[in-house]
Amino acid sequence: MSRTAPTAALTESNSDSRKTSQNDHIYEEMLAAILEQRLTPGTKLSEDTLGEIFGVSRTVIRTVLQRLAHERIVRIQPNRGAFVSEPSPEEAREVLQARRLIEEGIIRAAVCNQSPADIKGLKRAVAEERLSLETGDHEAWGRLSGDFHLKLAEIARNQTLSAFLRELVSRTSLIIVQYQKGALSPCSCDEHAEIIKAIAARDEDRAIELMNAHLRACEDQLNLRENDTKADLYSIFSKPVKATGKSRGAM
Amino acid sequence: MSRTAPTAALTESNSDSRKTSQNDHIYEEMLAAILEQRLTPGTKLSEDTLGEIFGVSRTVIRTVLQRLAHERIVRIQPNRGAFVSEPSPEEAREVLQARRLIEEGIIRAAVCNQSPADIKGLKRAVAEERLSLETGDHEAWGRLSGDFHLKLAEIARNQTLSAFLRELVSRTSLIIVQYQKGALSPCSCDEHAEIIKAIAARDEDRAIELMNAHLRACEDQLNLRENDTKADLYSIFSKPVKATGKSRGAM
DNA sequence: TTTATTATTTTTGTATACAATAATATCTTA
DNA sequence: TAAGATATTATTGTATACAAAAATAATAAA
Repeated sequence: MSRTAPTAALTESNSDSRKTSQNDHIYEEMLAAILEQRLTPGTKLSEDTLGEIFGVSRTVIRTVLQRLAHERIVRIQPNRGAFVSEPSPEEAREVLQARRLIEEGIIRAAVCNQSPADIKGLKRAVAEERLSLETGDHEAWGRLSGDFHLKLAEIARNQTLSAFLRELVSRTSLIIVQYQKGALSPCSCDEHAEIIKAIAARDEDRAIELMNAHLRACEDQLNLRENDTKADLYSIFSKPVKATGKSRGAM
Repeated sequence: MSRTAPTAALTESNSDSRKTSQNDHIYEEMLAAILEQRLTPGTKLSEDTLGEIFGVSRTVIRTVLQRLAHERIVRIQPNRGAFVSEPSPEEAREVLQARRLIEEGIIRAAVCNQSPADIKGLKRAVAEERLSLETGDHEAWGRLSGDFHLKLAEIARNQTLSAFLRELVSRTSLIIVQYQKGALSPCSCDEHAEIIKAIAARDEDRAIELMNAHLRACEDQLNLRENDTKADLYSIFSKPVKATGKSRGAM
């Protein structure tokens, strides 16, 4: 297949055919698929198949997979291929701990740098979020819920921190897919709204506290016991352990 | 060139020829070259040339360059190629701000998680650092100075944060190459030693304060005025600006 | 039937070929 | 000579070919 005549992608309209952003386009497409849970943890990402789907050779698919792997959304096993990441409970705790730290820093900066337009933007984001929840657009909600945090990061005017948070938010999505206990609690919008209020009021301490509570609430909704399949089988069929045995691991 | 008969690399002994880590090996080699200032900011990284040097095809060089690009050590310009990054003053401030935030979090965790062995390890790291300074091994010092921070991160037992800091430390090296004003101040060892003491004493607040001072001192040794060549030419040949004019940019 | 071994197929890793773009050199014209 | 236009060369982007490894299927032995 020549560079000038790309076959049409099977899944995608591909409105603007700038070839510079061909990588980017496939990357966005795959990331969206993962974040919207159309691709679930553990799914094999065959290079050939993806190449056919997007109408490109394995070369460019490989580039995209490596990028996703660097962001820990995808795990590449040597000579075995790429798979949608299955974050361990340990990793889940790490990601949420990192988010608490980084989002605290972001709030500090955002409280200083905020403009009225910024606050308006945040409120708009929460309104969208609330709408998606009312209309029952579940996939959109997952995305928009993260977008609020990314918008907040933009206000902090530190692209380096924004990039880190972007990765963490994506990984959080995967974590939620894997470990969410019950249904999603829709109170998230209200918590976001409260955080905006505190920032607008320049109440740094309160904003930080609200954010921390928000993220801890998220973690509390997860079932992060060490339930590796293997370990489970062993524990199930071996002599019973003490009721208090299962260590929750130090955070 | 077949997979079974890799031509010997021109620069490298390549003692263990596990092919799994061929990428990794080239990556490490290039990273070291950049951090030890054998490759300076702006240097063009030609795929062909690197391929010849390491005795591999452009395919694997490309993979390595993309990895370095993701870590912001290398910048890839579409259709132009890869170059060693030239971080802007803005980016330099961002990186150091991010480091202050993340290393504060790391210290908090390290103060909790520390074992006597950890403290011993840190002290050993500083001793090595001091030795390299005394023997005048400048390149080693640059590396070891960063290693202290990475060892500290390990004690925090959060690989996600460690990975972020690893990237930031690498980028800091590039920043120092570009913007260091005078000679390097060798007091860094002493500052590291003080930080260890505070951590061992479980004095979280003092450890954090020392780390912040340490990182701010680093930033203060940089000349981060907006001296883009272009902007400079304009300002040099246009009517003189007020003496106080040059904004230092808000942190 | 089950297990172990071998053969086949599939899939990844790497090199290479070719196309497209950028960089450089050559030629033309004022 | 200088400036612009054109041709040439070099370099990156992508597809493809082939080798190595892994996964799967088929066969043989217990």
